[in-house]
This record gives sequence, structure tokens and C-alpha cells, in this order.
Amino acid sequence: MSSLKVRVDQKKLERAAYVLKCVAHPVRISIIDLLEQKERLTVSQLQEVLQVEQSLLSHHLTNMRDKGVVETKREGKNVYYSLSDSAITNIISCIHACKNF
Amino acid sequence: MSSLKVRVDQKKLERAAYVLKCVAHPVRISIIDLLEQKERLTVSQLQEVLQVEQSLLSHHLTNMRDKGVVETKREGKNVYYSLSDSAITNIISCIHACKNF
DNA sequence: AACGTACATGAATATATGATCATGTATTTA
DNA sequence: TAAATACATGATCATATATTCATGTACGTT
Repeated sequence: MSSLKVRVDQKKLERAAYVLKCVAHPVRISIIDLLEQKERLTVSQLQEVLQVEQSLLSHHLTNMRDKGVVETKREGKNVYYSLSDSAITNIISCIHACKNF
Repeated sequence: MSSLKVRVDQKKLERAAYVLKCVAHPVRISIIDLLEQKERLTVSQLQEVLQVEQSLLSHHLTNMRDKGVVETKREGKNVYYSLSDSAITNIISCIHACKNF
């Protein structure tokens, strides 16, 4: 038999699945899309555009932060969110490119 | 306020989340990775490499098929699986590229 | 026609995730 | 210092997903 093997090691696989799972949600994709357009945004700004409940948005953001997708910085009353790794945004490009979507 | 908007329409967002959710699993990422290397593979071949229970693999494959990620073709006793959209494979490239993974 | 191989399906269960509500904390402003 | 603004957290509940086990179906072979 040919030497067919999974080219991604187990740890990387799990990490990838973990992060992708976090990307795989309409609201969170939207957040990524917005943060691609504007480097940093406050929760209020995101909320205004996305029109979702404050606590729900906060849960999503905490989730994304825990998984290393976004980073935060408090400035006064506001907390600014930004993408922590630009490669994540490539996934959005994939979404645009993939004709199945 | 600036005209910040989500650039992906709702339908596409949901479709994207739906498909990404399907990608976001170690076994399924592995399947995609294998099908990138070999255009078509039978369930048995996948099973041999992946070392997962037959029915579990079958459930995963059915899942992926339902979501349009893979396609199938029966040939005698065997069912061949292949990727239905090469853009999906870009996601794997992203995984490789993303230093966070 | 009976058997083996290859794969699919359905039920059951455990666990994860998403959404909502109520409440808590940090910071600025009156 | 009391109130307002901006955001986070925890509990709860509904739903989705992952896994296993038992069984079913399709095709080929004897």
C-alpha cells in the first residue's frame, strides 16, 4: 500500500479544530469580517453593527479571546477588540472564494 | 458614524458557518487532508489510515457529504469519497499557515 | 442461495454549544 | 460618592454534536 498519512500532527489537528470551531458561527464570522475592515473596535461598536444582545456578544468575544482569535485592550470605559493573527482572516477569504458557500 | 457593515450577507454567513463547523473536527480535517493527497479514497482506505471505528467514520463522511464538502461514487462494493470543492482545501493551507495553530 | 465484504443507518447517551436573564465589576462623570 | 456607561460573568435551559452499539443494506463470490 502507498504511504498515505495525515500530514498534520495530532496536536495541530486539535488546535485547528478548536479554533475553526470558534470561527464557525455567523456572529463570530461577522466579528472577524468587521475587524478586518477596522483594526480595532469596541464592544459597543460591534454591538451597534451586529444588533445582538450585549451579553451574548460578550460571550462570543470571550470565547474568541480564550481561543486566541482576538485580543483585547482596555482604554478607559471601552475595551477594544482586534484580531490576533492575520492568518485567521485568510479563512474569510476562503469563504468568499469558495463557490459552495 | 462610519459606514461599517458586515460584508457577507446573512445566507452566506450561515452557509459558511455550517460548512466550517463541519471542517472543525480533527477526524474531518484529517479526511480532508488525505483527500488532498489522493483524489479519491474508499471508506476502508480512510479507515486504515485514520484508525477510527467504521460506523463513526461513516457518520463523519455522511455529515461531510450532507454539507457538500465531499462527494461519493459507488463502484462495486466500494464507495469512493472525494472533495467536492477544491476551495475547501484552502482552509487546510490556512491551518498550515496560521502560526496560532 | 448463502456468505463475506464494504458501507450506512438509527437509537441511545454523554457532552458541548448557544442563547437568555440576572447580576457583577470597572471606569468615568455629575 | 452616587449614578451612568461599558463590559463581563455565572446559572440555566434548549439544542446540537460526538461516540458507541446494534443492526441494516448493497454488492460480489462461492
